[in-house]
Amino acid sequence: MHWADVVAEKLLESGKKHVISSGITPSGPIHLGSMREILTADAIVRAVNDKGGEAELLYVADNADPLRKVYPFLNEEKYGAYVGRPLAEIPAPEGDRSYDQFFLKPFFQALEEVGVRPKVIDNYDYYKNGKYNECVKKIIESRNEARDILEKISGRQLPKHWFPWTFKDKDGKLCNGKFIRYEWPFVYFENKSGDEIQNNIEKGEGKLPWRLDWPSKWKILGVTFEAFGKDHATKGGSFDTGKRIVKDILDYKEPHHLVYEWINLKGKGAMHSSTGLAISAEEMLRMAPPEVIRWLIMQPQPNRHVDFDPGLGLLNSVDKYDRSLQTYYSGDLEENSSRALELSQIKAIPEEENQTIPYRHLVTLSQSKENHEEIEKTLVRTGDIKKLNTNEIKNLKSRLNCIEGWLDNYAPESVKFKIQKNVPNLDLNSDEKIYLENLKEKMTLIDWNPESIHDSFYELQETSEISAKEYFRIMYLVLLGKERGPRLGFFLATIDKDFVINRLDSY
RNA sequence: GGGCCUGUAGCUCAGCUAGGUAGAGCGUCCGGCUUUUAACCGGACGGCCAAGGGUUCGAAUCCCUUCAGGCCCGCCA
Repeated sequence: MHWADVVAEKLLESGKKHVISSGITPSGPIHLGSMREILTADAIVRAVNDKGGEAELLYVADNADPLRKVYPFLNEEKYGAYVGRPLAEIPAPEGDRSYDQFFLKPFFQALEEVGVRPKVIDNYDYYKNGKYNECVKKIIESRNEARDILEKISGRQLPKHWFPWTFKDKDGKLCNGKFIRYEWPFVYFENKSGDEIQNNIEKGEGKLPWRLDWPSKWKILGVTFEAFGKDHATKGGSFDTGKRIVKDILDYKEPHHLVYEWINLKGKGAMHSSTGLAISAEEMLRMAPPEVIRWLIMQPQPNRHVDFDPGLGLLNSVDKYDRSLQTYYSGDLEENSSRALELSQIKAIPEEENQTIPYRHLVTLSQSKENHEEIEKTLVRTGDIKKLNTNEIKNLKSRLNCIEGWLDNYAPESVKFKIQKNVPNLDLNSDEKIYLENLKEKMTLIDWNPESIHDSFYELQETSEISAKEYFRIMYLVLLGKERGPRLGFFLATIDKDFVINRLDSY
């Protein structure tokens, strides 16, 4: 059984309605690794609903969290002063929005494209509007017990003047001050310079520290399931303390959970937006079809790490996805893979199989043709496809967009080429000029389709004692200005015959 | 120091939740095909399932121990 269904069945044993939560601190570009969390959650929402349950997906934007430091992608001068301020109160690197929205907006846009529409929880607003009141009160009332749980389970010592609230200093920065006294909704603390500061808890001046904030969210939002990264899952970590806090102090049942592994960039290690070693969700969508992105997450077990290779590996992933889809329609795909494919669809899986155009062909065509229509026409002419229906056209276009993005940013040089509009300047010897002459004659005579073109090269080889390889090489040089290129029969058939003959004739 | 995950064919991995004769893709080799951005078709080779022990009629699968690798936590989230 697919992992999402295993979880869904377990959830349904304890009730029909479920709140599946996911979230992130929007401190930088939100990357593919973070996307694993919400896609994992989304898969479980779908699985619960498929089995007759009612699951809702939440996405908590932890924008009350402070900016921890000036990240490498930020301007030191501008952001130095904002370190410590809540993300929701800081200006964005560009434009009028706030910092958190600057990173969240494109991420939500990306989520929509991969078919995920969570209910978004603005954590900053939650604090401002007093949604945490009840939980904060309870925790403050039982602060000795809370302290005990945190110290015992996490094994770390809390300061003598600990109070379960991250204070907000008069300069707007979150800080750990010395607790003085408390009288709901006010708490008083002494800051570093020795001033006494008042925070109004009801108005979100300050926030709960993470280890208390998380379990409070479970209760406030009614969370029954959450998938989280292994950083939270360690013994004595925030989940361990959270489940005790929520049970003993907040009187709520700990949510079911699942721990997922990181996504690594092939050969480079785990993604971190803070170091810049990451591919953001938006970037990802500009180079890979959304269903393939989902599939990269749905196919493996959540506890396996994923090595993502944005180079040639991406082409392989798309090919693999396409191939499994074809196997799916022929009914030969095993259960888990079939389910993974269903969960990878943006909408429902189409009942009728669409024509798949080999992705590598499209990589070639997108570099040799001007626009989508020409590409489609060419594919029909070469017999690779029949006329496309509306759905297929849409599909073709979105895939071509991905390919263009990929070629611009991630494709290795070996797959890139450009048809030379002007005749490349080549230093040819007399033998080579003869090859060209022979080639031209041959090309003039044949039908312009992949097989005849291909065949003609081997006929030339037989009659002229020159290797076919040499003919290939010279053809690529003349057309592309480089020694290698796409499979020649197919490639030539996609471009204009007269153009090719003229080119050969100009040497 | 503590914890989690992983270890199955040369490589990448599935199979483990629910025990019932070891699987796929790629690579290699052979055959076919007028051989190419890492083409296609057919076939073969290939594994003490990391090691040891236990439970069982029966273990890759469950339990214990060990070894190896990766990562997380012990600041913050």
